[in-house]
Amino acid sequence: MLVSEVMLQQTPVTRVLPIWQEWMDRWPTPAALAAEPAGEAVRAWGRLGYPRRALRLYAAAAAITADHDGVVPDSFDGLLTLPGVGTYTAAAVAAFAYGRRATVVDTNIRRVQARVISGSALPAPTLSAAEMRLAAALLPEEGAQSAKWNAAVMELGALVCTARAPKCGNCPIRSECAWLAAGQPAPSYVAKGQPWAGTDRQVRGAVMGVLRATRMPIQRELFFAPVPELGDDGLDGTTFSESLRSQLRRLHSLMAPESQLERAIEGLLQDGLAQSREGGLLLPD
DNA sequence: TAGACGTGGCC
DNA sequence: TGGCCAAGTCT
Repeated sequence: MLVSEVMLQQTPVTRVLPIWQEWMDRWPTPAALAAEPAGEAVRAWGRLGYPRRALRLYAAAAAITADHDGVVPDSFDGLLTLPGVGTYTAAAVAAFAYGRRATVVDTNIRRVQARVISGSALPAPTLSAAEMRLAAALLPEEGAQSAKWNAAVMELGALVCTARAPKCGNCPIRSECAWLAAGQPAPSYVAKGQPWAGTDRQVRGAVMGVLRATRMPIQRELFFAPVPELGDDGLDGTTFSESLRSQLRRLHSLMAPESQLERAIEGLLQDGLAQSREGGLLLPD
């Protein structure tokens, strides 16, 4: 449950499923994961996105092994101490893994509340204390019932009360929806999208792609070298796998300025997603 | 508290 | 084609 909830942060379930399955097959327990180098977690994360989550999940596994006898904490507060576990994930694990009464508030629940109760098309850009209070007030008293409630409201938001084209005609509570009653008024604000092409994030992603493709340190020159420099073998005579070559081509195709590449690499080192060794760059131990 | 942080499917 | 969006967390 913990692994799935972290993977599901900002990530659609269809993309999580296969990675989660591989992950659980390989590391059935926190101790099993903690016994390996952190880089293995990052590599197994694949292209799920936000790879720092892999690092934090790894750190959480280490903390659980060292401080909790290898058992995932069952309380909201205990879960909250784990790296990469915020209020949503702590509540979700407490509720769904342990049947505890916990106030789960994710983007789906926020949207359902905004529509049904507040009558607005979308929740505010940032989570407010008022929303948390509302969710807490709506939550059934009994533990198992509250867990079911959390799952139900989240699922309603994910499948019916969706952001883009809500299926109000099929909604089981359409007669109680303030937003529908008000004639589905338009959102009061416009979400600002995240730029991607040309950003540091894109470059970081491409660098990570290179590092995941090999266990050898990648010399810095290779990140900066223009595509034609990539021959059949490396500057030092080492041979490149087809996957590594492919990732290097992907990075080079971005034609990122050297300063941006430097910045991206520096950021990855800073975040612990990469380390320097033998004059090259590779995933962390 | 606003901004950084990946990725790919959908319309 | 391109913006929108997905079960957030951390600083």
